[in-house]
Amino acid sequence: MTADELVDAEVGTVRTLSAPTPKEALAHVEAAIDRGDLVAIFGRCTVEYDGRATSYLGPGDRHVMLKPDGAALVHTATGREPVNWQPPGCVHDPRLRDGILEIVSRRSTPDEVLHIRFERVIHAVAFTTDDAGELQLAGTEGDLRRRILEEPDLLEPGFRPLAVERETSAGAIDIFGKDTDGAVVAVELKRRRVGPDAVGQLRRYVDALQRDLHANAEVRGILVAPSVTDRAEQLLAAEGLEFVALAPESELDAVRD
Amino acid sequence: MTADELVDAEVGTVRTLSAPTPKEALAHVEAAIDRGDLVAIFGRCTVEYDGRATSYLGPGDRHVMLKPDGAALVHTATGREPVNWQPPGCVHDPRLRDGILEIVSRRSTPDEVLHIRFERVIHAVAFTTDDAGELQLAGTEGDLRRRILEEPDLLEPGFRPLAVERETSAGAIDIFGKDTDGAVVAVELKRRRVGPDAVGQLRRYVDALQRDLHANAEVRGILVAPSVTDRAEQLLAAEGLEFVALAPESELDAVRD
DNA sequence: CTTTGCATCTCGACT
DNA sequence: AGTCGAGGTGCAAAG
Repeated sequence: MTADELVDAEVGTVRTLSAPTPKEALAHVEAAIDRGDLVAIFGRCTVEYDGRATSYLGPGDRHVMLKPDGAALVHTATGREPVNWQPPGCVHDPRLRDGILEIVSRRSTPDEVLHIRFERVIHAVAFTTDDAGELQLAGTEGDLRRRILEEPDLLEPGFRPLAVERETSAGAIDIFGKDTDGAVVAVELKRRRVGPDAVGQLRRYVDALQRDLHANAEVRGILVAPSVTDRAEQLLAAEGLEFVALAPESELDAVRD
Repeated sequence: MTADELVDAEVGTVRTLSAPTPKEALAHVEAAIDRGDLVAIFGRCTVEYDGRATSYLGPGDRHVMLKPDGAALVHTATGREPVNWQPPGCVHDPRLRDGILEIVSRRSTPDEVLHIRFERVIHAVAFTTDDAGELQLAGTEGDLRRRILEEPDLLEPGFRPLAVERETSAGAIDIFGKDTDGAVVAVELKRRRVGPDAVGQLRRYVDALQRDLHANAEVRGILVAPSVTDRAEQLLAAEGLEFVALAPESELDAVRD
């Protein structure tokens, strides 16, 4: 085993522990959780989950992450997704059970519990983080909406947006407006290529508008996205709905592609 | 700095490196990637992403994971989700740039690139994993389907399932069958409480069946889930669709709740 | 709390 | 490679 090793600096601090006994690993993890550290454990474990569903994962080498906000992640060597996890808000309870380290992570609403049992802990890291960085993200549906509101003619000449997130009995319409003829228009925005689900969504809103306004007048539904699948296009046609090709990105970005 | 430390055992192997120079960190990460290890880097970094969207993340202490399948994860101390990531299939390219360690993770279709620039590497771990465990999961939509196929009366007395995943022009129906009157029934299954989206989905299938069969005869649509939201219930009523309360879990499990 | 819909969703299955 | 829908989806905003 290697003695607990502290690497300190002006910002982040790391405490590591290699090939510990279960007891040493427990002490390390307990101290890290108390400190509010991000914990990483490398070792061989089994995982049991019970909550919204139920799962069991047999023995294997995995990377377990315990976050100070209560999130728990069990990662194998493949995939973007953890093989098992617990969302933020859980309480991590490390303990010795049958002589091995066990992490029990629990939450309520819904009742869910995760059991991680380590046959062997190979390495453990406690990371005291200092992170003020905020993610700046561009290319979202919000950006697409902004684009249309700034230049409504992009949708169609003479379009007048009247409301965003306008409520109907079936949910909120992304952009609600009127065309040059004064006809009501429901606009559904998607940041990327759309399939049948988006058509169904738009249809729900258009139908709801018809009902809510008990309008004899026409209600138009326009789906705005960079592109559309064949099936979605046929559904649009069958429903009498329209499509406008437009992406969240600026025209400059679009040209660059 | 601490010399590269090897912890070997019958199964997993870990190589660690503490407070390295950028050059040492680069060598460590390069060797780990070549070996096919799972790599974990603890340090202070900025992250730039460009692809389906665009993002920038300012300096902060983070946990970066590079997987041998090409996945990359950047985790802060909070949340189940990585603040930045790259899906499996990418090529990780660690390098020295302006005297610091930079990881460039790239893929095509779609073109996406992630730049992780380390102001400081505090600790790095290379993990050679041995993992034969397969996740066994219960409580899925498939389990709910199985339940109904084994005991169709759970849906309604006399229901006869005729096909699963039956194709229509709007997509596949989970269970296609007929009731005691011989009327066509489209069943949409959800493993959890359903909202308006599921109603829209079922409606698309029912409409498609009407068109595809050019049936004058009635086509019934039944949504099966543990429960429904108010809005979804109203939409069901407005569309003339039906709901049956049923969960994937066994009745024993249901009682336990 | 729950509801609703977005997401760089991811993932698997199928064409 | 593209399409489609499930997911223990997670997540934020709003009621």
